[in-house]
Amino acid sequence: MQKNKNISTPVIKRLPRYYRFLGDLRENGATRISSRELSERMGLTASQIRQDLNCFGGFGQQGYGYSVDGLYKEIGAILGLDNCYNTILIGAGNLGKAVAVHMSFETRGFSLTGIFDNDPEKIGQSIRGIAVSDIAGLEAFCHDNRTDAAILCVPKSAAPQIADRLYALGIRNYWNFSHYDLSMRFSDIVVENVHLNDSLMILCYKISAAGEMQEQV
Amino acid sequence: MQKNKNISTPVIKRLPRYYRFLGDLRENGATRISSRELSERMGLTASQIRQDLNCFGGFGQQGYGYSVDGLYKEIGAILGLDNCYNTILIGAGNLGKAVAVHMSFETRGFSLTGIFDNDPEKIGQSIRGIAVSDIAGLEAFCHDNRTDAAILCVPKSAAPQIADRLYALGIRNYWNFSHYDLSMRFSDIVVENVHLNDSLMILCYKISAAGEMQEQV
DNA sequence: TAGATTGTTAATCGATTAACAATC
DNA sequence: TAGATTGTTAATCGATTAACAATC
Repeated sequence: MQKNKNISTPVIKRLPRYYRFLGDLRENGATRISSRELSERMGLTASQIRQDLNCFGGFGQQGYGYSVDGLYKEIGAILGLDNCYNTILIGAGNLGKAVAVHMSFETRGFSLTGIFDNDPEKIGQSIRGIAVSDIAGLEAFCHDNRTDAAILCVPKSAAPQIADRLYALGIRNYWNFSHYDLSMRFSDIVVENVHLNDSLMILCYKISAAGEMQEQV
Repeated sequence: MQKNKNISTPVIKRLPRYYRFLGDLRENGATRISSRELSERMGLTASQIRQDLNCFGGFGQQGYGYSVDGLYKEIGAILGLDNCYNTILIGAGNLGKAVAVHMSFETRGFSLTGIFDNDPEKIGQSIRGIAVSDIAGLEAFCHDNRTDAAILCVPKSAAPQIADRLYALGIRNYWNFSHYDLSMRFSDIVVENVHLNDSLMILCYKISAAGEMQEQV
């Protein structure tokens, strides 16, 4: 189903949003939708939606539009949500705990298989039914359990050394919450960053900029 | 300092990363840096860095480069980090708690002034020295305390009604963690989204796509 | 069949990169 | 002064939008 053109990042970033809107439509019992109607709901152009979808295949039907359920499933398949990548979480602080408890890994192509920390207070605690392990046991765990990806919820200072250990274990896929640029350290890895500090600063910029606009009016 | 051209979003999104790298350089005692050297560290082109910075002003000096400290402060000012936007957090679940405890609001232009939830278990709890208030008291609180922004850490189902209440109170700036598109509901608001589900799905896509690439080799 | 809507090509717009004169 | 590096203009590249023939 996935053609092997290189899909551009703007397109990829829009896929989860399509998936969300189609999921909502589906829940509300909609069976068909045209690119024009979807574009109005999502605040995009119909043209862009059709262009995006046609990167992966012709899912629509002339004169009819798209099947909501069909398209929902197609996009799920494109995203690879039917996978089950074994994933460990490093860092069981507030953020790590929230991510572990909050996320629905199973419906997003992942399975949380281990949680690690170096704080004796946290080791042994149970989060989402998983006991927090001593980070010292990381290597042993990964040798015994296939591990496809790691979630980094450690402080910036700890990130480089932890990343080195994970990389040495052959882990190449990262969901990175630490304020550290993994991609600058390793070139052959897959990283998705969630930089909350950066996001908050962008909000600050937007608010400030919007304020200046108003002053001018 | 801020010229009033409309700055494009790609540029804005790079600003926090510049800020982070310059902060690191500063801590390591660097005093000057050229666009070329910074470009190598950050994995960008020198041209792009100079273009980006020149949206806001000529901060460099021919033949010399940029003052690390000077540029760091300029970018901080551009981002508006010297502001102190009063901000309330809605939703004191795992994610809300993590955000409240984890973020350094003060150095990012914000001040956390209130936390609200509707769960009796959570009301009264103290997070970051702030007592969680009953969401029923939201209106009273906002009338007594100037509130510039809100952080939404509520489930998708609760998002629309909470957003309506906040909007009615005149709040126009949102840091939105809920899986709901505020910008489709209100047109005159400032929103910065952190959609963790979307981010995880993008990681899933990237891993799957990288896997397919390898198969072809 | 006529109307609707897709898939796809062409046109436009915007962002990135390259080049170089200005100047520290 | 000579060398280095900026600020800025021009060229290229990529993404979005518009248009329309194909077709359900």
